[in-house]
Amino acid sequence: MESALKTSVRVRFAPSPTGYPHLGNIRTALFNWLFARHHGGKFILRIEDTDITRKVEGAEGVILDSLRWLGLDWDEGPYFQSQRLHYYHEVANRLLKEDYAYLCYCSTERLAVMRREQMRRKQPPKYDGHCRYLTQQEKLQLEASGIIPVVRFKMPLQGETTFHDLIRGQVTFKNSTLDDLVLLKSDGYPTYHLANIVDDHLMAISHVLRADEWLSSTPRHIVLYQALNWQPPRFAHLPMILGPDRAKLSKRHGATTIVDYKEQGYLPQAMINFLALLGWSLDDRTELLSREELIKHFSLERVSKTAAIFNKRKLEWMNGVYLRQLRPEEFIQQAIPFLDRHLPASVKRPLCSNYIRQIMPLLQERAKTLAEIPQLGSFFFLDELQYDPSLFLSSGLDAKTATQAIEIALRRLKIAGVWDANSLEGILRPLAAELNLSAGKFFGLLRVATTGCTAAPPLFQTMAVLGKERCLKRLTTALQRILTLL
RNA sequence: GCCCCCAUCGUCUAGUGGCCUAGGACGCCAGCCUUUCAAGCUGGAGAUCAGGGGUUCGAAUCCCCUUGAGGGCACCA
Repeated sequence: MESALKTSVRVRFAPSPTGYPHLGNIRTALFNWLFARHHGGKFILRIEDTDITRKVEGAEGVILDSLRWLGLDWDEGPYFQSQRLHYYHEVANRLLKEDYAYLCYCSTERLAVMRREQMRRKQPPKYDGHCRYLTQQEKLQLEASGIIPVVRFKMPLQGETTFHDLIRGQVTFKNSTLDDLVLLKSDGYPTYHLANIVDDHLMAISHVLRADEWLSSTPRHIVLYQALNWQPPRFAHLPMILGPDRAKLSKRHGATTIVDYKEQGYLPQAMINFLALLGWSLDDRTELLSREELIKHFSLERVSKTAAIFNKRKLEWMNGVYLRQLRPEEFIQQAIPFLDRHLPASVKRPLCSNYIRQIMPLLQERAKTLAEIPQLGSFFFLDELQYDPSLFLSSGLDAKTATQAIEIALRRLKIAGVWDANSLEGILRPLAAELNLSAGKFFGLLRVATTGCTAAPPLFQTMAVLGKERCLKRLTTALQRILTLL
């Protein structure tokens, strides 16, 4: 079984360029990719651009970029359905000839009225088969009228269609609930249903792994395969990913496209790991898995059936884990573009790479995303710090004591020789005792003075990186500001 | 309205008849570490396994009903 799969697995990711890919789309791509890689099969990329009215400019480029960013490499394609119209026409003609399909001349207006009427009567909206039963004479008349018809499939009126879903098990639909779906639109493009099965067949797709929303169109596809006497692929319907309000993901939920996550500073490996765990699990404890481990262990049997609500907090945590795991040099390389883009314009570019190299280790274990690094470390770069002088008193010191403490610190630091973390600690820690201040309070004071923040990386290291000149200048400014509190 | 699917802590999940007085992770709370923050470590709160019926010596696990949620029902994918 396993070896048979190994030679024959061919799966595809088939997005339509009607928008940018969101988490759900990418999760589908990921599962297909993992399945292919696990079985040593092929992962094929196919762009389903058969709706020219909904096509979004640039969407396909974004789709490809997203896959590349995540490292989901494909073995064939991208194929474009818009360039394969002749295949669909050929199949539609064959179905027409073999009486599995018919031409339908109904106007969109008539269909809309029909549907509205059905809804009003609380009946399921369904094509009424008007053109299925045209007389020979009516056909000739309509043909002569110049109306461009669509091709509709003759859905069996009785019986039922059953298929085995690899995740859901046996699923059965009554054929009477299926309607005569359109195969070929009047603009000459196929509908999803036609193009999809034609390509899956022609491309020898072995397994269709797609989102749950397609489950109810699967019987239609099965019936089409039967009409064409083609062997259908195996199906596996993946659970959906929902927003926090349990609804389908949309713009309301904030970042939904994968590009947004890239821009917010999530790492592809974190994204992959997180997405893999949305609907799949290895066991009862493993959370962190590398790409290789995912490939090794991925299996459809461990895909869950329940829709998942995507939990951004957990993604943030996981991204932090991956950020901390980066080698320092790599962290720096990843951080630089974000610093460049998000540090205030007043900070001179190009940024000094030597300075950055010293700063980044202090930020690496504090950042959850790359995008928050500029924010976290902006005080390293700014000439003039903006902060509320009352921060000096936040630890409960009075203005007079604070003033004295900074004055003395300034005096001692001016005459400091070596300016590294150890030496600074050697000067400042005894000074706290000398001033009869707790280390926490005294260092807190200096922290505000040198960084403008009450929370920052360790004081001595921070001051060492800032350098003597900058620190003395900031302490002097701090002294001036604290005087306003007296 | 009709059809399909699903149902374990707030969220992601483990669990496939006895190992479950239900395990892990995120988040939350507390403690430790500590110059703040973060990280790390330790501990805690948090699920009468949606509800109700069965089946069985025994059910989160099997069956039925109810409820709830999601998806589909286009010349969109």
